[in-house]
Amino acid sequence: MDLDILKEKLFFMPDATRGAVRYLTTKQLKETGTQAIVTNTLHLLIHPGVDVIRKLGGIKKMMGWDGIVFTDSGGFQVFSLLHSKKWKGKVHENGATFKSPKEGNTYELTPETSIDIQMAIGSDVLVCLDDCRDTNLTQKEAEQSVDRTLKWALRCKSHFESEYGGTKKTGKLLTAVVQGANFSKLREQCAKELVKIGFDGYNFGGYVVNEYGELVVDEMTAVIENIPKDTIRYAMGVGKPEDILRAAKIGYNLFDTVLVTRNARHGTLYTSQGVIRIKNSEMGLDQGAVDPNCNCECCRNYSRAYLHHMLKNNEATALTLLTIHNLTYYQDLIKGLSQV
RNA sequence: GCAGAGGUGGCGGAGCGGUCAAACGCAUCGGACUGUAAAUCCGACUCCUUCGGGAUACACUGGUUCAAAUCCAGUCCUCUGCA
Repeated sequence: MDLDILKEKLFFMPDATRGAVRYLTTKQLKETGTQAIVTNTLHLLIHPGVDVIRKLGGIKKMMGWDGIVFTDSGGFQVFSLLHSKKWKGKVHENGATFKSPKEGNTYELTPETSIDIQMAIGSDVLVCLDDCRDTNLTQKEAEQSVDRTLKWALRCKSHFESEYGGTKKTGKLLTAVVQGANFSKLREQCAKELVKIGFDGYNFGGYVVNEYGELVVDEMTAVIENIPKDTIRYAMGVGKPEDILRAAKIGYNLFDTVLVTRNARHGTLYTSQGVIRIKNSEMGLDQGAVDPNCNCECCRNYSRAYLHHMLKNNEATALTLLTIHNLTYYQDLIKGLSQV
């Protein structure tokens, strides 16, 4: 597989956190035009676990997926689960130690184990473990986060090379996450330091929207100006269609967000005529397609009224069809951008 | 016909003298969601309001009380037993 296209073209990657894009079969996923997906190191570590994944031949074999697989390092999950106090655990110099609330098992995620897990999953593009934190950090906290992220990135790269032979031997790519919260200067410094270490891609991490829901364009610009053009430029968690357009305009080429699939499940749909909410009463008798300009399985065959009825009555088929639509919309959006 | 139980907001169902415009669930109507613990979460849900409040409300009619969805009497319904 030629992974170098990830450095050139635009891609939208749906999140298949636990090795499945919710409610889609791999065939349906493919039919949306999806070429790459993002799976999650931390979630797969807990279920089904590294040993099982290894025995089953990796996530691609499990899914029957022949496209590209990214593995997110687990840095964001450590943040969102530990820092929101939903899980017990701690982030320390060596990584994160935490307990899953269901089984109570203790796990340790270090730069090295994160790489090991991502290798076991059978990822094509690995992400270095990063110290992800909240947006509203003090300068000092942001500096600590950058400092730790840089140290961990270096450890990830060393481990990837010494243990597995790096890109040369594995054919896999390694990317690093740029932190620095909402301090553009820190973002810039972090990007520069990571470039010195040298990666196949640089991912804009942390929170990508501010408290008003606006894309943090200044910080994103500070980063993109300091990383090479011929690398992966991944805007993690971006975003709404308009945010993807904005991020693409300033130079990012890879995107992922849960909004596509989650909003589909919650009834918020993206269309060429703007956002619609399929559960709203006005959809009850609307016999038109979700998006008349869309050619997905959902829009070709079913009316808004029918989908409205199914979603309101908890018919899971609606979740599948609406996910197909939203994801197709995003892939078409990316296709349109690529042709500009 | 006799004996028991009961009638509460769109529905189910709490409350059994004051803090009740009435818990909770469902339905309904909005909204949110940005490296997914999310088929989730939040809000509204009698009418009017200058958002401080105000006016009607717990089958119906009357009564007791400073005060009634809550107590009493009658009326009308419903359900369960027995004839």
